[in-house]
Amino acid sequence: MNIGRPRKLSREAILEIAMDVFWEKGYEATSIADILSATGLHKGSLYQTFRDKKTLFIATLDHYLGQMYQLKKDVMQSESDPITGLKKFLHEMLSLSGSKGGCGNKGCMIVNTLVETAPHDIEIRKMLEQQNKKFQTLFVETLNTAQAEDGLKLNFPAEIIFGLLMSTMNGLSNNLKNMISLEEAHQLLEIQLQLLGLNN
Amino acid sequence: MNIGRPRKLSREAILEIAMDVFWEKGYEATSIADILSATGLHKGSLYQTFRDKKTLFIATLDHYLGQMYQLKKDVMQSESDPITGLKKFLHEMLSLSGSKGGCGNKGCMIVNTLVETAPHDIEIRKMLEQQNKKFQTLFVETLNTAQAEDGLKLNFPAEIIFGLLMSTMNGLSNNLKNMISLEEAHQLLEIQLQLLGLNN
DNA sequence: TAACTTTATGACCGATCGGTCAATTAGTTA
DNA sequence: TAACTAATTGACCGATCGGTCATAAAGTTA
Repeated sequence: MNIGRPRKLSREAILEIAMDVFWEKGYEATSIADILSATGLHKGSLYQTFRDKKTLFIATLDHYLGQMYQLKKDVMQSESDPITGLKKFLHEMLSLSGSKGGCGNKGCMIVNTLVETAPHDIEIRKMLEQQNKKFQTLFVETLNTAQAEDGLKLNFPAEIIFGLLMSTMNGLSNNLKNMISLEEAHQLLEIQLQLLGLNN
Repeated sequence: MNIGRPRKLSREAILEIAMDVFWEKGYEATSIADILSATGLHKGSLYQTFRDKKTLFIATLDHYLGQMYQLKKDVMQSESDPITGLKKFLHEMLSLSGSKGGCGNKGCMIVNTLVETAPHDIEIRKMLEQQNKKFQTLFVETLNTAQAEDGLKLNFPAEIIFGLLMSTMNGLSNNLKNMISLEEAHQLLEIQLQLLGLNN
């Protein structure tokens, strides 16, 4: 097997590198040349694996979503209490948003894309809407069962709590890029969780 | 006076139109051609008034900041209670973020710029940092005097409340672009204000 | 009308954009 | 070794990018 000339970089390896570039610079500001110099590939090689720039971008976004899914799964499995798991996952996402780029932090790639690219591209918007709905479903169900079975007291419907928490996460991710430190972000998230009654 | 050929569009008129384009499409995705067709101007005319694309963008961002300042001033003057004024201003900003673009809403131009452009441009980052500090100062002072003089009770330091509120506003502005309706956004902001103890 | 001032106009520029493709290279298989 | 397959390489493409500039046009002033 493995017929033909072996590739310098696996599809996964290319995705990982390209993801970093798009994550930091955004879609429009990233040129194919940027990705070529980051990967060390040449034009033809890249275009053999990915049809065009947008296809590559979507693949990296999907790669990012996959990593988020894996992180969520890992964190939730490591915690016996689902709500503790959810909270830990949110903090982990913040930490990831705080990973350093060329200047400042990179923020959350989902949020970055939601702001820059999604408004002008139906396909990408659909991807993010779908992902958001899936997370909302998980979140709301987790809260509701905790309320029914573990005697959790909520001051608002789970949907409201989700909406407010995602807005906070969203905003923290943005501010993390330039305005605040990772420590401040964690602190603010903790307070918000407390305000929402999720700190038992 | 008024020597020479009269201009088709005043500097202000150009700014207003260009601002709308940048606001909706972002910096990178907006081409000079986009702005020419929106204004009806020709290349030479535009470049006679603004040195280059970035200069034009900064001018439109400044125009936007100016409008925000005016809005804040107007709202605060129309309310006798400063905190009521602040809250009303936040709702007004949300409404502005909900103004419709080609697809979805335009969000807040400051937030859009914070995500897309500021990380890679020191000058723009400085502008937004400065504006943020000014607003924080106003906000914190307003809260502190209300606490000292009007018997307002705060559960957290004013800086924390500001940080959390700005994160929420930031996130709502983003989600407003694609994910949630203006009504939901107002509702969530109201709840957040309530949680922070600012709804007396 | 003639001189003067400022803007409008659009042809033009080099650089870069995303994308294509024929030829070469590096492996595996027989 | 020879045939085969798949990836690398880099020249090349048209389109668009941001930006310039000489000329024409539209006003005011004298």
